Amino acid sequence: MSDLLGRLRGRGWRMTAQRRVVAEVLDGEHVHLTADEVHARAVAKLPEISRATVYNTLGELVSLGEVLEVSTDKRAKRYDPNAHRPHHHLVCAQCGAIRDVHPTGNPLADLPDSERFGFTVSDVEMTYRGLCPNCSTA
Amino acid sequence: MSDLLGRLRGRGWRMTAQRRVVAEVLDGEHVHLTADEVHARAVAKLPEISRATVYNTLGELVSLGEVLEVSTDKRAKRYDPNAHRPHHHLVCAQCGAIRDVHPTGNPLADLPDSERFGFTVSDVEMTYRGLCPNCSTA
DNA sequence: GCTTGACTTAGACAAGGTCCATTGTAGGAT
DNA sequence: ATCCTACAATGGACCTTGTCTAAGTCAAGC
Ligand SMILES: [Mn+2]
Ligand SMILES: [Mn+2]
Ligand SMILES: [Zn+2]
Ligand SMILES: [Zn+2]
Repeated sequence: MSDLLGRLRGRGWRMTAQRRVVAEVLDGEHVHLTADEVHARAVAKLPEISRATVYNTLGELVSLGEVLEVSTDKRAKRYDPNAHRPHHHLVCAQCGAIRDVHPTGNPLADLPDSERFGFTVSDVEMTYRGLCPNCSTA
Repeated sequence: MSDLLGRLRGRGWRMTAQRRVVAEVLDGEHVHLTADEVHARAVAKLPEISRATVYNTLGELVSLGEVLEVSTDKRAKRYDPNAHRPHHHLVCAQCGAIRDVHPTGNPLADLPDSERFGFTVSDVEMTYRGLCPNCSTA
């Protein structure tokens, strides 16, 4: 994701220390942090960054399509930098661990016309649930 | 759902005006109300019912397996009385309308071992998104 | 009709998230 | 290099959703 900053600059995004830090925190695979987790990690790198700025920056990254909002639990939204490859999620029902997954098949084709109620269906979001290796041995 | 009350009484549930009203509000097909929507409709039938009682009653109905919690958006949880037939949801991205749907196929089988990361996968939840007839003509 | 433990209530509290007036600054203009 | 200003950051008030508690109420069994 190191060209994320370049891409953003190219779109006229004003570069600030705060935005750089938020983008850094979101770098990586299988990253699904809550806003407050992002804030905590950002504070470690830039102590004076505010909660409002983290929320603002996350919202902008989502609008720009660089980060996805994910709601695997009913608590806080999670922010996912893996926006370029469509994927679904596998969640541990006990500890909340989240992995990106890529099922085979075309779930859109599995929704018959009679089950579409006249909707124009454009997308489907799947959340697999189970126990992670750690939690299932316990 | 008229035998819901009977079933609950059979399980030793003390019957009160408040619980009866909440159960009545939740009767029907494609019903997915938030707690505060349930409260508003309950107040119309029983003006003195409190918010806390609605939350308590919904929580009990969920524990008893008579109502499901659904999180199709990132806002409030929704309560779904269609707990006896497994199903998924189709949501209008614009107005939020929700329909129950029954896709064909077995999505669990579509998750290869290599995409399970050692998890014991037991369940999958699908949310289809699109535009309802009303919103797509606009 | 009593009694009593379960139920209900109002309101305080908490977490997640938004909004706003003020202050600060990135980056183009000179 | 300095100035300007539109855009960004800040802290704190505020909102929404949901939980908790102490005190009052009542369904249901005797
Ligand atoms: Mn992801
Ligand atoms: Mn449903
Ligand atoms: Zn786990
Ligand atoms: Zn609609």
